[in-house]
Amino acid sequence: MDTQQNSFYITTPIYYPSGKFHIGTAYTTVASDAMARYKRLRGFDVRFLTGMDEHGQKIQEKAQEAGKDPQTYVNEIAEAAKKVWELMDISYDDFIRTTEQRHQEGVEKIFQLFLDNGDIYKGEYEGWYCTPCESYFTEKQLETGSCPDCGRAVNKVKEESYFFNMKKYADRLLKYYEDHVEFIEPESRKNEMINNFIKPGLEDLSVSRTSFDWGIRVPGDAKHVIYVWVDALSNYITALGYKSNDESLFNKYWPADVHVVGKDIVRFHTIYWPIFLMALDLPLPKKIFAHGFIMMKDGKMSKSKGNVVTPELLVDRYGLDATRYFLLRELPFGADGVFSPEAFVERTNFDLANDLGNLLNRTVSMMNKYFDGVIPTENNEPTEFDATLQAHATEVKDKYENNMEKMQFSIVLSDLWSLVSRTNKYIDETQPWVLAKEESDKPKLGSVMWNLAESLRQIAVYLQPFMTNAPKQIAEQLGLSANDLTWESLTNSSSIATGTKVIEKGVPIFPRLEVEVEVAYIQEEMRGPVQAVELEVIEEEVPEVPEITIDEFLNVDLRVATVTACEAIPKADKLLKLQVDLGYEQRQVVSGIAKSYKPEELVGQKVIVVANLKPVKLRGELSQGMILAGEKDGYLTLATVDEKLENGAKVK
RNA sequence: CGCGGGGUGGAGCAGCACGGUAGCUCGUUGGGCUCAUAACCCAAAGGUCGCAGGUUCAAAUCCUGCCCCCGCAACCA
Repeated sequence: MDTQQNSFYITTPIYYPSGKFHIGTAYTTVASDAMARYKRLRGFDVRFLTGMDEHGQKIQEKAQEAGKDPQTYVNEIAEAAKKVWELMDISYDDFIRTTEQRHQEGVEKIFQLFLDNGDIYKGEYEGWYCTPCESYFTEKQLETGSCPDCGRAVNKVKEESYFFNMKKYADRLLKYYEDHVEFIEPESRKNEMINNFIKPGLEDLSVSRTSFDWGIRVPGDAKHVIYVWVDALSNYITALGYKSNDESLFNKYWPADVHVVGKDIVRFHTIYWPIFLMALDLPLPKKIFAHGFIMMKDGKMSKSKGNVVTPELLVDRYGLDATRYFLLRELPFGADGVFSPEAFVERTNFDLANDLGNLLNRTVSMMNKYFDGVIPTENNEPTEFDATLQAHATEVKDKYENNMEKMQFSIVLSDLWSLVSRTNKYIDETQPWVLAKEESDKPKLGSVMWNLAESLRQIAVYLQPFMTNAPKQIAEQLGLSANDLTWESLTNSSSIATGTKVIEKGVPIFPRLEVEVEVAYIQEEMRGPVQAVELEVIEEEVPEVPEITIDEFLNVDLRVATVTACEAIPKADKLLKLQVDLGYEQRQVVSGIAKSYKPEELVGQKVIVVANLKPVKLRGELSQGMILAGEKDGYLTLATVDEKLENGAKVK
């Protein structure tokens, strides 16, 4: 288990094919990719893992809906995912799928080990079941011994399940947190975990299910399927061949240097996963890095809001580099960030086209104009500005390395761009076009040109983790090769070979965008049907509402009623409690329309009530019916009726 | 009192763990330059740092209370 000194193992979460393949998923993966590329550049032996979590009830159901067997279904999705990663130039070394044999075998062995060590016991999931509500409740949730939802009697039910004894490891886990301050980042996440989950006492985790069978079976008990977390989290070690015939990868790369995760799954990676590893007597990963989410201006991304951005949308039109740059530059890694079409287009224009692209373009042009395209050698007469520029470059290198270790990509890029700006400024300071007029200034001009070329070359080196095309293009236009972009070359002054000749006519590597046109374009695409051609398997959501007979419809007793009183329910921001007059009786109805209506707006309204709906308790309030309303863009509008209809009138 | 994040010039953010010049990008205004993708460079205007108290010689930064926004959870019968 001795980790080779210069190895670096980084993972993304394995993605669940549930249809949420938007830019957020790409974000996690691109960020991990940047880190992996950086470490490779620094000479590390990098292992970069991503993959798919392909088991579970939802998949089984989705496959069924699609009329496919689950394996075929996930195969298609896995292929689609790989295509997207190809599109985004993700340099993963391995792609693990939980339906692969290597994973299944590993998980079985892991589960068996848990059993052997007594960490997993077969128990009974004991709870209370409310048949009408079809819900389970724990002892604690039962306030008065009856269903917290509808207030009716509940039945005690027992269901067989395997449990993992979490409590046993809680203290050790806390101790580990204390001894490894950098285990969870950002740190606020750690406190969240401790306060919310560990301090109140860890519950034993149910790790098997009998209600579906698309999963890995519990060894020796085929009735049970291993439930999500043991299955999914184990991918990080099964992919390395843990407990297989060949553990060489495992020995080389474990423990992981960092698991990159979204903030939604921090809990599983910082509590359950470490505990599983402790139970296996394995070292823990060095870091769990939780990044934030990409939000839209109007909140979370969702189809109904028409603000879904897919990676394809941006890559197809603006190129991969611009897309990757935006994601890593605009959003502080670790906190939530906002995506807006304006920000995307402007960043691309200002940073990429104006600052960087133009810098290359003007440099190449001058090189051709003044030196027939041949980059002068370093040994020339320095100008008074050279030292400042070079000092700045050195400074950037230190900052870059520091912030890269902390995975603060947005800071790294902003520092790097200070070098781009500094270089543009250098041109103004030295005024090459003035130097070009005097033959005696030729040595100075030579120095300026060399510095420009060198500065751009360094920028290309620094860009490599973030962009996959631009560094090559810069090198190419300068007449350099990929070999000239090593990290070591940053401190090697003879980095540009004598006689290197730049391209004759430089082509802008980042075209300038028409702001209004492109903003409109992106907005339009966001609104449109989710593209994700490759992933349409996932996106396919046919609203299949089966036909019903007239008799079935007539089972619903719809009645006209007047709202006589209405008030908000405390601590429930979607619910309103209203009293309605059905003519033949008064009723209380709780309705989830608080986001669309104020209580006072409703009083006096004639509405349609489903009168024979089973009464239910919502947030402690009895609801004896349901108000009809239509939805658009998340806002509800009541179905109202004409004054002529009296309360209690039947609607059909 | 469910959990968490945040309120800083017109916009978006940094600064706050180690109090003392409020920094960056964009926008605005003026200027410079012409090598370049109407790009680049310089300068100026513009901030009671959410509100109210407190600690201190000194607070955006520390303490207390309050207001507002945003996620999660709860919740749409």
